[in-house]
Amino acid sequence: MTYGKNLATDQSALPPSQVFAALADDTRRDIFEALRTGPKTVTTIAHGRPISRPAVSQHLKVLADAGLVTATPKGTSRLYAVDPKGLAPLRAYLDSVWGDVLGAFAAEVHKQIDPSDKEPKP
Amino acid sequence: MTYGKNLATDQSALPPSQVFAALADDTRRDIFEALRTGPKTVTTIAHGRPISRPAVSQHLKVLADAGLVTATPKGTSRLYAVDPKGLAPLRAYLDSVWGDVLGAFAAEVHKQIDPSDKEPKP
DNA sequence: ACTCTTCGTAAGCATACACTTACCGTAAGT
DNA sequence: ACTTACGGTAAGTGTATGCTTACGAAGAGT
Repeated sequence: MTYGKNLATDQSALPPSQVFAALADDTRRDIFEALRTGPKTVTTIAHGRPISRPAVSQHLKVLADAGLVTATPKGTSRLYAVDPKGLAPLRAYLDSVWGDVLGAFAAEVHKQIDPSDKEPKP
Repeated sequence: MTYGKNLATDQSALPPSQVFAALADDTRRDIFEALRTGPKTVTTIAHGRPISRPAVSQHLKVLADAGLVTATPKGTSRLYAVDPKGLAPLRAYLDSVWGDVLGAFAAEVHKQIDPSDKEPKP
């Protein structure tokens, strides 16, 4: 059972600076992970957490700006949920780096075995 | 058709806070990506970049502390290279989140079709 | 209309962070 | 030994950021 791939809208190429910055903060990633199991409201998230409700709102705004989270108004409440489409570019980016790194690593190993190879311009 | 078997986090363990923080900064991610094609020295990286050499050193230290980069002394120089092992936990983490999110998304869709389902405690 | 709940935003503040210049250790060449 | 090149670290500074309290806007129930 493979997830992703076509479900993920891989219009990647995005430089995910905002995504990384959004997930860099511990509290914010904690909030983000709290949404993994399903949508939640702001007050629900703030409940049981050592920060105030406005702080949660601000964190959710950052996550939303990064495309990691969506908000759907539900009466006077707003349901926040993780947006799979926001996670996809990050996965694509990591896969891209992964490929290059493995290639570079293999090239380095090969160079140690066969030093006749030249440096690709240092 | 049950989606989320172990919907509650498969103890993939690693909290990659340092990794995200390391890749959050634009300059630092630029440096990190410069190492994708192969190992480079500090001065090489600093060359052609708008920041000073010590700044590059500090960025490389952050990347190294995050486990994303390794340094191998080469004479009076030090060759920095991307560490594939540092990237792996990040991929694992994203895959874990990905699974939960898709499960939650599917559960949400299912709940809209069959509202007899209960909320998992908001 | 009034009230309550929910949430976003403004203002302010303390800390963290990215960058600079200056300095010191270390390996190689002469 | 002396010099040169490379690079890590200390000290200092301006800006970003995560948090708080206070206030305002908007839907739902009485």
